[in-house]
Amino acid sequence: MARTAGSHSQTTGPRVHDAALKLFARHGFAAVSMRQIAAEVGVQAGALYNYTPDKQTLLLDLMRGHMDALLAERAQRGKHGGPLERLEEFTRFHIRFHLERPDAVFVSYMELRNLSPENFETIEALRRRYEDELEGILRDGVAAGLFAVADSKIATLAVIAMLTGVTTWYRPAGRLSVNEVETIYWDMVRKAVAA
Amino acid sequence: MARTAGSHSQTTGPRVHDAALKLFARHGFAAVSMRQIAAEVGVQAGALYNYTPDKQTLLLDLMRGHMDALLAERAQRGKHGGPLERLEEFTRFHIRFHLERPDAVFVSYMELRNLSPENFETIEALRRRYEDELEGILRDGVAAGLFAVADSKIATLAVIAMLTGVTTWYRPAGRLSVNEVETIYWDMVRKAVAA
DNA sequence: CTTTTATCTGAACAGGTGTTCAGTTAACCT
DNA sequence: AGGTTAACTGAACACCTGTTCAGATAAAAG
Repeated sequence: MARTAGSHSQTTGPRVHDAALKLFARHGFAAVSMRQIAAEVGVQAGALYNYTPDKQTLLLDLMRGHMDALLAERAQRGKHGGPLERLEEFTRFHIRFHLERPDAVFVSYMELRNLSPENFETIEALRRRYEDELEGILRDGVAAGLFAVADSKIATLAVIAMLTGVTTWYRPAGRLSVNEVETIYWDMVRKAVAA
Repeated sequence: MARTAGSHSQTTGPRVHDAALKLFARHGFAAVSMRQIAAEVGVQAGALYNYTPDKQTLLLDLMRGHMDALLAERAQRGKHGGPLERLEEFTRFHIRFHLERPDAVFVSYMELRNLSPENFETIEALRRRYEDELEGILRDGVAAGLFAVADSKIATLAVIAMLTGVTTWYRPAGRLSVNEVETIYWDMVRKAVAA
């Protein structure tokens, strides 16, 4: 056998990414073999190398895709309004965005150590750009006398850690809607940085 | 060759745990081989099986050791005082304890998925006991009219996520002492749950 | 309908995996 | 000093690892 019926790069490519994301999130990058990914796609292991030069790059592509999507969606929002409005917008956006892609979040936060130093820097730079957006909001709020934080960088990291934490416990079938979760967290964020 | 000069169970046992903890934290459970652990200890792979029945149990023991230490140290503290004092005590304890053992924290939070379902339940039960301590404090504070949180369980998870986040950025050689970090976070926690 | 091209198979490569165990040696006990 | 035991080696087991590639086949192009 060789080329299979209905095979097509435009469908197999995304399927490889989807399968890898799902399996990396469940079992971890190192614990997943190329043969497992291939089986999930319904293909032999060798075929994967039409879509990625190696396993490392597959991981990098998944992470970069996640960070690019994060920054792209963020760029279309929350540019107007005062610090308080922008902080609420950031809070709700962060929660919603992360709850919509739990697998990508899991992989992006857990598999950083499996990136080569060079690839790690690439991803870290994107993450810093995102953090800088929140820090800018906090700084503006402090300057306007609305917020009081001892250290804007630490406050940024603290808020992001708190918000990202929702992904560890939230289940769609649970008792709270995403909107309710957003509201509860926004209440805590607002108070935590309030003057 | 066989038994090596100076070999002793009481020294090798802890060394196996230390080496495994260090390597699991750096590279991840699945990415570390028994031979790498053995090499770190200065021993052949087979010798490790005098100290653990298998790799899985080695991971479980590391995690359980971490959680036991957490609960044991916690049990000797913060039983007296009002909700505000107990919350401050919890906040400072959590940060200090976690910053003192970054490897154990890393492993305990990242490798949960590598535990068998049964072992996972064991660790989760210990984690819930710890979370319940914080939730108790928050509930007491709400009852006393000192705190205002929409949902005590979510507030608990949010606070713990925020506090544990310090381990991702704190470096001993950095510009802040542990005590300064504690104070900055305590300020945010206090305000976040304040009435 | 024929030719070209994209896609995938199946086997192979060199090396690594967790785990077991007979045999060897150092440390301890009397 | 001699016997016993705890600690470790080194080899072996069956199997899995990422990656490569010649060959086969379906889809696309002419």
